[in-house]
Amino acid sequence: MNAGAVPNPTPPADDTTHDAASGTEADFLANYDPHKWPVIGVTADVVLLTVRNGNLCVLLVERANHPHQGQWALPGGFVDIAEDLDAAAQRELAEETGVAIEANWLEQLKSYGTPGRDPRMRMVTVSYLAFTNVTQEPVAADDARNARFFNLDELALPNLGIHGSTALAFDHAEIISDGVERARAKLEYTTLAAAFVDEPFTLADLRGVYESVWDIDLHEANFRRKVIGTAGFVEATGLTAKTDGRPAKLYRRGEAVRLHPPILRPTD
Amino acid sequence: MNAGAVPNPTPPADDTTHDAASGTEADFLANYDPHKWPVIGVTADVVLLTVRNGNLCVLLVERANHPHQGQWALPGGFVDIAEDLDAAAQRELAEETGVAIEANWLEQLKSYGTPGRDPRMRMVTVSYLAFTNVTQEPVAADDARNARFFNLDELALPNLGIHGSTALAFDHAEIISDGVERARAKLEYTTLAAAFVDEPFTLADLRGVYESVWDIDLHEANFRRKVIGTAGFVEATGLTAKTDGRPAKLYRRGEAVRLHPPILRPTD
DNA sequence: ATAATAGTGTCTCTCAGACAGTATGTG
DNA sequence: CACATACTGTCTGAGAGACACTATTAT
Repeated sequence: MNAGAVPNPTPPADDTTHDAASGTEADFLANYDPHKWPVIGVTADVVLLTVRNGNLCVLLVERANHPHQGQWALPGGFVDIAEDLDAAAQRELAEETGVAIEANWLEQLKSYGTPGRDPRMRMVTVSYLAFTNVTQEPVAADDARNARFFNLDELALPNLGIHGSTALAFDHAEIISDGVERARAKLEYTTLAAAFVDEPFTLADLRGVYESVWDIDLHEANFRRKVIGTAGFVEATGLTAKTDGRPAKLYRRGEAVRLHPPILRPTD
Repeated sequence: MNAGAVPNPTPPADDTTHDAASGTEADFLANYDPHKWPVIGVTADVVLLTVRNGNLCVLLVERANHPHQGQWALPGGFVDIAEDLDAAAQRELAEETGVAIEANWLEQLKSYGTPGRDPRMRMVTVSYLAFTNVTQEPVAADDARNARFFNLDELALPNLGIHGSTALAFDHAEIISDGVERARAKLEYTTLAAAFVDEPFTLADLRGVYESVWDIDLHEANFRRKVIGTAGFVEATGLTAKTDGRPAKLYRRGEAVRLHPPILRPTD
């Protein structure tokens, strides 16, 4: 295995080489050797969620290279030496899928670093979560031989009770599950749902986001009363949308970020 | 600087050395060289919160070594090569402060990796949050020359509007602030507050946790009604505590983890 | 008795859930 | 017209906030 080919000794337990306790800090830093520490790879992965045709979807890439060649995985890759974590996530997403997203639309999800989660070497990934209403089709490049959105029910996500046929590379099923749980929770107390729809949108569109992400039906009249009654959630545009029945008023996103009080998920 | 003393070249943009695209995965892994990637240090830091005498406190260590020698910092240190992130946090906490805590009492907070946040080298820290009712005094050892609990108002935490006199090493003020915000939010929808008090406890004790962490006064009678009415939050013991007035009933922690509905922080 | 803290009862207001009913489009 | 969807009005029950009142100890 790789650990045999490239020795990776455990370092001393504390940080006392190079006179870390005595002498000046400048001297200490001038002689500091980063290579005495274990070599741990740091990557950034992105869970990009969207709603398409009433289904919650996640953007995946088919791996062009070993390991897990040919399996579907989250877009992501190594963090550059002088690059911020958020920037790495944004860059890797763009490189592998062509999907451009503002760095501040990304929120950090969680880091995963269980030994053995990557067969190449000890690897820690900082995962990010993004929400979008992308309508563009992704374009695979780089380490990805293919890129597309998957409905969640196509995937094997045992933590969510979803048993689709597509298995995921590495521990990405766990990461996606955690991302979906985070998204479900955030709908309750933030205006996140509005990030999933194109402007302008109807209240039925917005309700569809909640129903897709939570996988339940909401009461239409109460949802309307709640959204309209929450200052800054949506703003009327004066436009109307053509539907099969009475035309619906169209809205744009408001300024509010948090919902007071929250829209709580119905309990069973 | 250290980057000059130890060259740390940017690796190729994609992972195609050693025939990552062709050949078998076993061949690829046998020849994989972890050292071709940027050397990024990975550490685990712990924000351990507790309530003492009605004050929210955090456990800090005084750094024995460079860099930031003599400044106060979060307990933490390098993750070992074959050690899980949670275990590293638990181990570093015990080594530097003598405070032993179950690994599953730790929850991951966030990772911080802005270039330059540590003067030694590019460093990513995975921070953890712990809540406890520790009464034992910490014992400094290892990289720490001192260890004690600080009331939050002793610290300089500009993100929280707290302007105490003790400045923190690295970006630890930001990490602590994020941890406190997380704790404040978790009191709303989990039974976390009960983790801060010794068993058995009175409802006044429990209310004191909320008031300390949120830094507000709660309405006593309504708090009582809410807690008693939430199945599984607390369980009666039948014991009573001596106070300056009528003796209070004593409770222990219940089985519930989440609060339905939440105890919302009063809005201003 | 008074002081002090624990605990109960109850009124009001807000709001979620439920559902009936009205409005406005299409075929 | 029927039909479909958008939207409004209103009843009800749960629960938060406020506050008065009772209970049990110490001194």
